[in-house]
Amino acid sequence: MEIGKTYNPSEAEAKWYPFWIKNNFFKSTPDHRQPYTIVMPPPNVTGVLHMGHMLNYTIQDVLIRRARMLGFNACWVPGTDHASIATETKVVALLKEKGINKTDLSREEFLKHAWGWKEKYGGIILEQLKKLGASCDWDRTRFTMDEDLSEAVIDTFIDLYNKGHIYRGVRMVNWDPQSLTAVSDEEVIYKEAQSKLVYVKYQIEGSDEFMTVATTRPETIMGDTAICINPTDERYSHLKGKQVIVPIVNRLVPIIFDEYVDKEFGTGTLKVTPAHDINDFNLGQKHKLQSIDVLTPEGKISEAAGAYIGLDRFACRKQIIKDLEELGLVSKIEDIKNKVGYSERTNAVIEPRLSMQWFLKMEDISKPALENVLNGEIKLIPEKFINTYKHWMENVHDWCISRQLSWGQRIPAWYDGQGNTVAAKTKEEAIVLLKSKNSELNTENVKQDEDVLDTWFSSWLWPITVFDPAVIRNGKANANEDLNYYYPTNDLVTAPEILFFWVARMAIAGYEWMQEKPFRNVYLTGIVRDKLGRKMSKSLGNSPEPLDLILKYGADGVRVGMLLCSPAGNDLMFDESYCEQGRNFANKIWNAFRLIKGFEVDLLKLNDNEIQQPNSSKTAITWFENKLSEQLEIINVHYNKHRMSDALMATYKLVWDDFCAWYLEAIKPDFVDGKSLPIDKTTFDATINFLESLLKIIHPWMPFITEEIWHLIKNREEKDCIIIAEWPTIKNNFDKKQLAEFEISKELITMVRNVRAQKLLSPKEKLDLIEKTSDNNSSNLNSTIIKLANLNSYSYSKNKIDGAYGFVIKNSEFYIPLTHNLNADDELKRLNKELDYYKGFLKSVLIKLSNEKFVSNAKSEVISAERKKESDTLNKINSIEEQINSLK
RNA sequence: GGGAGCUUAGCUCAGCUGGUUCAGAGCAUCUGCCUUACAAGCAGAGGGUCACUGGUUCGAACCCAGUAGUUCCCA
Repeated sequence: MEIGKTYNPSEAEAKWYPFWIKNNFFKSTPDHRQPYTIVMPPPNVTGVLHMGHMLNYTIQDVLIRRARMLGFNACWVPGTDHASIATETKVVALLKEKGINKTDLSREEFLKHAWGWKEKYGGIILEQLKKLGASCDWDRTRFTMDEDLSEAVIDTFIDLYNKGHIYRGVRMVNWDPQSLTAVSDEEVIYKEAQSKLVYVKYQIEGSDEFMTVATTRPETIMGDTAICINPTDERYSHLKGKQVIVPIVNRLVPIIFDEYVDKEFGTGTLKVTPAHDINDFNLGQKHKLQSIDVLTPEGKISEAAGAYIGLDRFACRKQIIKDLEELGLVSKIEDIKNKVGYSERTNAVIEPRLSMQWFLKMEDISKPALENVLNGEIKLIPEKFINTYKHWMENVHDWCISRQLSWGQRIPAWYDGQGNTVAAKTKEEAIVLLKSKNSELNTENVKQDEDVLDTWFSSWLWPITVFDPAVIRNGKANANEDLNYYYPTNDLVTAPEILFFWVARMAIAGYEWMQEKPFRNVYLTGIVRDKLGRKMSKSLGNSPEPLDLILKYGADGVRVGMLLCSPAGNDLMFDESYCEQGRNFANKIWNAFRLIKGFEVDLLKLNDNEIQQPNSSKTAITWFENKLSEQLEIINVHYNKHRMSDALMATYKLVWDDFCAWYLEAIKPDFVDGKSLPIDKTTFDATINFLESLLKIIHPWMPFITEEIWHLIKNREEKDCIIIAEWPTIKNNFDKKQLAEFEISKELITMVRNVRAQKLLSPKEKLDLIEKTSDNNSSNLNSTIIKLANLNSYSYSKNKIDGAYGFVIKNSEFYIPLTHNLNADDELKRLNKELDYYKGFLKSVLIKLSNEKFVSNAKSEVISAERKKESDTLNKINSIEEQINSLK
């Protein structure tokens, strides 16, 4: 069989993914095994795969694949969320293109369009995930607006309402004038903006005196209902009890005094517009001020303003400055930098606005979610996020859960038109409930709330309802088999950006309805940035197209590339060269396989005892057995501590350095007369075993190439696939002493190669190596050294060898006789340099040892280590001095 | 304005309880190799005032304080 010189990823990817699906390897149903569960953070249904997803889902796939190999019943649940604002914005835009206005449609008609959009375009991202190799149980795919999941959302609202956790009230909300909905605090992005601070003069009533107020929002002047001054500000103390005239509208408003005002900012006076600023709103509440809403939901000036009616808020700002200037009421205009809030979804400038909204009281309900993170029941990885989490949870605000949209679960609150409200699933149930509150109920007046619930109010149930949507109403005691088996889930992998949006709220929901955490570990990944440290985004155009990367480097290469540079919780500076490294690694594995596959195993000769297993191979096999156990132990520890990139790097080095560079070179048959000699069967079988073990260890990172090679090694049964192969086990009590001895041999071999490089000798030229020793302590490592250092002989001598290249490793002296290229002056120089180094080192050791406080305070192991350093270094210095003398 | 984190080789990062031969990887760099699995490779080498200043300690990259730069979160 001809095997290509380079690995072809796309072929393997096209072959194995459908094969895995066909064999149901991703499927999970409850059984006797222990479960290992991950619920996928549901991507936005409008989303397309970006680098952040790639990172996230690769990590999840690595975890789930390894768990599967460890014998767990691994279940990875995929799905999408309905992303109310994002989706609605998309659908509205699409309708607009067709000349349809959302306002002309009934709720039902609009939803029909939205569902149509979802069926057609939604969930592209899940298809893209398959290209990455994601081994989710696709049969379990969920959508937050699936009928049963939606019903669960309604159940939770009713439950919380009846428990008294939900209330409705007028509050200052972040209003998005573009999507015409309130958004939560977390969905507002504050950006630095260049603004104008306008100094406006307000006349004091009954005098010619003016006071100057600085504002960045002159368009809200019509909504002013007071001017506020710090009571300690002496400049204005004479104004107590006075009123001022609001320009443009000529309304009289009082001057009030409150510590809140910053004396240093602007002129130390503040115009109070309770309807349009959260702080002013609080002031207004405190001082019982009137509140005049001068803006419409669309961000235009309202009738209530009494001027500029219908003008856009930004146009009005320009116009009013001009008008005030003409009236001579502007004393100056300053350029300042301030923070302006933008909607995360529409990028419109957020307008603080008073409106009637539904809120969830967070204080009580969030307590267990805080406690159980602090006490370690839920682990955040890395731990530094516990601080952030704690801070947020201790200062948690009530959650505004209503959204003025159609796409989402409609709030199950019903009104009787006479001030009574109930929460119920259907109108019929609502009527029954309302009747008990209002005996004269006119059923015609019973109306349901028009708003829908925040999307996070769906996804906070995700780890529960993907398994059992009915549990909220049935109660935990009646949970179905799936939920009992899979809940709580094991690992949640997500971005720190949604630690509060989502992670904290899932924890809250978990304790509220399951009295149990929703996940054991939360692994927080970083943000994918470009080389310059900028967040990757479509708008900046600095993000590579993930699927193009997969085409270019292979899914395995990209997976490795992503994880090579991804420490937990830290942002990663992504660069395509990491994918290149991943691709190169795939190729390395491929070629190791090619070499092994190309070995000729001559069974006949083995039976005739003509091919003995060389000593060097025997030694190498023992060594690699030990090495594999040693490294596997390390890799397992890395996994258990969620150190993904360390686990990957350890795997990388085990394969590339230990297996390819040392083991394979050690067992590779000699090449004679342009032909490779056959390999003995014992060595060959051991090598195949090693290869299989390594492939298993590589598999979670690189599922495709490992499955491909697994099947190229030999013909296998249909179900004999690496994806469900058993994770290798560690050999008990592997020989650490042999590993250490081999390390010394490696050092020796490197030294010989180094001599070759220094003296410009061909690697083909065989050398002789003589160890100075009094006893002939030949070990079975010698044959390996002879082979890998390309020696004629490895011999022993009681005396030093004159005129040979000499060096010291540990406490042994070695000589390589060189017929030419040996210059005594050069050698002296080299040896003297080494001598200086060791003398300096000895000095530092001696200083330590002569320090009485060190000797009396340090632990005995530390002192004996220093003593050993001393004697070892003395020996070394002796050897080097001897060599120097022999050269003189 | 308040809070949290980060700063170790050119780049990206390890460094876990303060203590093994004067701080480790990977990539990149340099030198020599078209050696027969792999030039997407092989062999070898160089590269560091652990941000700065002070303190604690016999001993500090690690603990403490301050300074600077930087990132994030909250207002």
